[in-house]
Amino acid sequence: MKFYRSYPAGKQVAWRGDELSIVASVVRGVASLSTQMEDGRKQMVGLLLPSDFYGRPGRQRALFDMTAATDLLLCCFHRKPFEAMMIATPHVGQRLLSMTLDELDSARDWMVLLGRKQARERIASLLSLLARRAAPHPDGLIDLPLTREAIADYLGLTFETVSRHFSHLRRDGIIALQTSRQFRVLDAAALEEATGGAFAEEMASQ
Amino acid sequence: MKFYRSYPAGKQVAWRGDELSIVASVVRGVASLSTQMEDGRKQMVGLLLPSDFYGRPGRQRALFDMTAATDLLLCCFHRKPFEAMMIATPHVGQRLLSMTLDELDSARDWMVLLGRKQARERIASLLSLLARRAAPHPDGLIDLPLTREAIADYLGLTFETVSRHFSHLRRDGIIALQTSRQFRVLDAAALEEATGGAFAEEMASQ
DNA sequence: AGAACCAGTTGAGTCAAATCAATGCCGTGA
DNA sequence: TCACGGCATTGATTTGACTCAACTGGTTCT
Repeated sequence: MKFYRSYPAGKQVAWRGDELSIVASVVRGVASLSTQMEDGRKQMVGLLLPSDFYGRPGRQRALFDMTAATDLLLCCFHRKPFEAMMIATPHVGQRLLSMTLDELDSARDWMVLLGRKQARERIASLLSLLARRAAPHPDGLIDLPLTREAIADYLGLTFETVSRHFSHLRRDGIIALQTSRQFRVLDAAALEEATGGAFAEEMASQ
Repeated sequence: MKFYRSYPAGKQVAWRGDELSIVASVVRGVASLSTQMEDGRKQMVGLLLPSDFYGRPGRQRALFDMTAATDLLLCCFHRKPFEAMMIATPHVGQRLLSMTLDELDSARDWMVLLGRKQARERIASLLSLLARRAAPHPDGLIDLPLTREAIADYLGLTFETVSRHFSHLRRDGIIALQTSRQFRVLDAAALEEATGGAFAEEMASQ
């Protein structure tokens, strides 16, 4: 019933319009959900980190593309038996509802970022999010699981703007870049300040 | 168990951080979910039209402000008995999961609008959405349940930009404005064209 | 070693939307 | 009736992000 699938970085996992025959949860690595407009403009609408769930019980088709941002390991279930299990075990359905509500709140937080925040605030928000969610190395080094272009697609910017603001935050002494894909937070308070305000989501736990 | 509450246009229904003692569905009118940053920047994250549901079974606190955009009638339930009913009647929980998944897809569609669409495309997308969802008068007149400022907060723009693009769309012969709060679609194909691309959500039904 | 390629950085110029400002148009209440 | 406040429109100017372009450093392939 349960099985594993792995994908190399960059590999597309599912296409918009695909039949959704499986549901899955991320074991290792990072995946993105995104969509592309006819003229090529691209927007990422979700980032799936380890423990995040992917799937739409009760839905026929995927509405977004799913891509492995890094090497990716998924724990998969066939949709039909999973749905059967949801009906047999109400607790599973409740857990899924709770996770979906969390995702909805995250999506709404992201709407604030996309609708109202400046480029610098968007970058700082993403770094702050990763600093909280990603497993940091013991030395405080944090992996950036996305290219500049993928970050731009997530933040609704261009990759040049992303690159520029990384440089600004570095010059301001707020972060240090080990390589272009690893950073360290030098001044957590200043980073928080630079986000332009916490996510509403963070209130949920309080 | 079930009871009704009404609010005049402009009245705030719930505050961010409030205890969520009820869940509700919209009977008549329009409500908005929004959030405000410390410095006053505001972003609407959801529009609740008749039949839409508001609430977070299993959650203590509201994460967003809810405001009556027009005169509003809600059908309310106390949260605790509602949650009990959800457990007793699995079908209710499944229905709620399905609605939440739909909301999540809408939120993601909106992320594309906020992250990648031009002002004109955003306006056209909203008008197209309202034309589809709002009950039109027999003569094709459609109510705009929001002020220019509320529209701006929904679309991540300023009210001046919203006003300008309304004028442009009118001059282009795509819409007609009866009053500033009622419009008619003169050229549906051109309006669709001006949206810059359909919502992914629309694929769900196909 | 060299060519080709990809991701990233940085600079110069442009443009769409924000900001600042003036004005018009009701509906309401003194 | 007139003053006031809220909503909306339109114009002038500024600005933050985009576009276009050059260049760097690292990796892979030949």
